[in-house]
Amino acid sequence: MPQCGVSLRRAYAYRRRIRYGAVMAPSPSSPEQPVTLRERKKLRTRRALADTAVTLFGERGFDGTPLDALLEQVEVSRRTFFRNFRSKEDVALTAVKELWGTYLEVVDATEKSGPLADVLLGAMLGTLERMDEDWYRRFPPTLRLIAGSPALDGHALRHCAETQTELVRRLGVPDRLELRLLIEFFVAAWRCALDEWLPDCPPGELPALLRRSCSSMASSLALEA
Amino acid sequence: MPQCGVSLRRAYAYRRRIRYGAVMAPSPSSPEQPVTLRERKKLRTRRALADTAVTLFGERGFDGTPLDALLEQVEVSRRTFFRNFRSKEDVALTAVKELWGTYLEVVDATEKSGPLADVLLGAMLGTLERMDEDWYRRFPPTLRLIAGSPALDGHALRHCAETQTELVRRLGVPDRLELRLLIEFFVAAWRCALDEWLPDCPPGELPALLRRSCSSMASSLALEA
DNA sequence: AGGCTAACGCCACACTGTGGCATTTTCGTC
DNA sequence: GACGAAAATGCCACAGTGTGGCGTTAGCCT
Repeated sequence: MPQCGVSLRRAYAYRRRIRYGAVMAPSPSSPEQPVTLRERKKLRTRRALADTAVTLFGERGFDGTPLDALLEQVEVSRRTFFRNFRSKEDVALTAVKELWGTYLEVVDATEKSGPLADVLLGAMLGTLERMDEDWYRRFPPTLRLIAGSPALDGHALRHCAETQTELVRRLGVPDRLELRLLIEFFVAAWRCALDEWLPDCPPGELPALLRRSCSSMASSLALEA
Repeated sequence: MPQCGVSLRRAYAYRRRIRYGAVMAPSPSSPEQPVTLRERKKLRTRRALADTAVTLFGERGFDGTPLDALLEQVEVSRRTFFRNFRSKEDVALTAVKELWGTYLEVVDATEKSGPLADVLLGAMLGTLERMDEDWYRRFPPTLRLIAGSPALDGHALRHCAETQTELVRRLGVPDRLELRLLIEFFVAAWRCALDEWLPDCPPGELPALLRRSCSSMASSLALEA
């Protein structure tokens, strides 16, 4: 609950991250099952950290919970934690990163034809269908964490921006400007849908909200004062 | 046992957290000239810090420059610095914050009539005219700093999001969803224009780039794969 | 069984940001 | 011009995050 201004503290190491875009662990959505005991163990602690983080931060607040509290509960050393996650924000945003990772995969596997706006929307709807029950349990608390901590919000926005850049790269189209504008617009619609979904997060209603948000895009341009 | 002191400190910080988005010093664009010597002195060190920060971070990189280097060069103690700025990122983003602060003022002073998209664009063009020469000298290096540091980018995105929220509040309109979509779209167009301006930042060409970006908004929605 | 190697834990350190308190500087007033 | 009040500053100590070094453990492979 104490949502202090401590949030600005975590900026330090985040600043120094040169290899920012590097992936530190195998993408959770890639279906490669860990075969060896070592890999299974590592994945288990990874999940335990991400899972405990959401609940623990949800109880005591992101800024008000020292990282040591999480480490103590999961019984992992600090060194091990930072081999699995890049920062305190990183572990808290696991669900968000999984979403966008899956979205990129779905976009790649989508047949690109017709209006690009429909392609982007369809891919997100497909992504929402692919996420499992466990993810839907972790995602709403994560959104509340983001809403309550400016530091987390900044990280989430930054990750979103990276995903957008990657989208532009993969959808490569002659007119870069219009493509980028379209993607920015779609992501904005996604965020608007999330905001309306956020208070109660009624399960199953997110696709409808997203559709409504996207269908308002055109008319918003003609909005009069 | 040390928990006692910690909780006290957190409680205090919690009170101060409320003015997270608040400006810590008199807005530089508000024409209130400081009359007393005390105010003039404070403003002078503020400007010195922001100015030196841009050049120093530009030379050695934002992540690679310890805050102490800046403090030593300006000959200010750490305590004084943090009374003027909330964080290392804050001082680096001074030019950006000045821009959006002025933008909000211009929007308030604008006659709202006709398409809101035109109002938003016109206000930004007016803002660009109002910024002085000193600002145009500091803004491009700031953009390069942002492009080179994910941490700065995250903070800039977050600040931008706050400004958008404030815009929605001030332009209060029955249909919040469409208004927010429009604002998100306009800011996206602004960012696109900045990206095209960024490499060389030819002076005076930014308004034209912004116009072009905005005029592409409608056609981007109809983009085909 | 035993070597190999990835993962781990522990320790020390750099850096950012905050509170407490004494000191200096400026303001308003006599 | 002097003086008390208020504000700004400097100095000190500390919490918290993230990193590198290095010895130790535990799973893997033959």
